[in-house]
Amino acid sequence: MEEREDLGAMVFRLGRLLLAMEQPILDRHGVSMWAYAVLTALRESPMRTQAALAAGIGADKTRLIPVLDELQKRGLIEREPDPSDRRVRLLDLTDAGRQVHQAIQSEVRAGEADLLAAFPPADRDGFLRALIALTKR
Amino acid sequence: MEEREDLGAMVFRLGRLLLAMEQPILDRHGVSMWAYAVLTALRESPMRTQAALAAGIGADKTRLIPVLDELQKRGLIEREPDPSDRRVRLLDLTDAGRQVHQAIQSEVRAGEADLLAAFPPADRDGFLRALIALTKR
DNA sequence: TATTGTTATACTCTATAACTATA
DNA sequence: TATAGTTATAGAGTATAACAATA
Repeated sequence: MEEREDLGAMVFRLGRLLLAMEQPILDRHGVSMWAYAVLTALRESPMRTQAALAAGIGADKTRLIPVLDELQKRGLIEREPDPSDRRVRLLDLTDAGRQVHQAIQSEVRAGEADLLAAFPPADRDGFLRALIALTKR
Repeated sequence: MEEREDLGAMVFRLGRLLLAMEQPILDRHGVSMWAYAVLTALRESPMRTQAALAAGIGADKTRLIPVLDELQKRGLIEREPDPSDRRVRLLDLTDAGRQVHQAIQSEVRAGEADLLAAFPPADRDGFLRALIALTKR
């Protein structure tokens, strides 16, 4: 345990590994990683502004716009001006969007399960508990 | 445990957290993240080619060159043509390089310890064991 | 001809600043 | 004047391709 790499180096490599696992799934569904992040955030709950959505997923609001354009064009999200303040855009998933998110996520979870399958349950649980706690907003 | 985020999302956020923790340390020593990765790799063992070093740390060989230029200029690495094959550059740390790496790493490890301090030892060990296993090359 | 390192170039991603429309 | 969203622009980071030196 004392000869381990820095946490940062390991987390960075694990990120790349996970991305390589997820990319083919996303490609199959024609959805970028940011688009998937948007679908995931909106599945939790609708959003009242694009800025809040951007902040929630750690993206710049300007780079979300082409993503939202595409998702809207494909009918995966609703995005309409709030009648009570027409500057803001109310965002929500459509049924089709919910369906696409569900399809992607179940494949992603299966891939994750494969990666974690080899570990003793205690290590796996500790890993997930620590990861969840470290990334609590 | 069932309502958790995707692994990728959590690992991505943890990566940003760790980067934010490390950046001030690196800045204080005037070393970029890639430069620190180079120092770390060379501390394990000297390298016979720049291409091997690049592959080892998951970087493109072309983007390593300015990093190596800078490290050499600062006297932190040795980089000389192999007399037996003058195409290749033999790479190694200088004493000064070893010293800088050691200083940075000890600060980074202290920061990591802070982040992990709150967890029960069992979770912390499981976390590290799983992380090490997942990133074994 | 193949390989190592280097340089030049182009491409992607991201952030900054300027603009519009509403309030 | 202030805010949400959009567009235009520039900057950083990265990869691709061409080049020089050596084998």
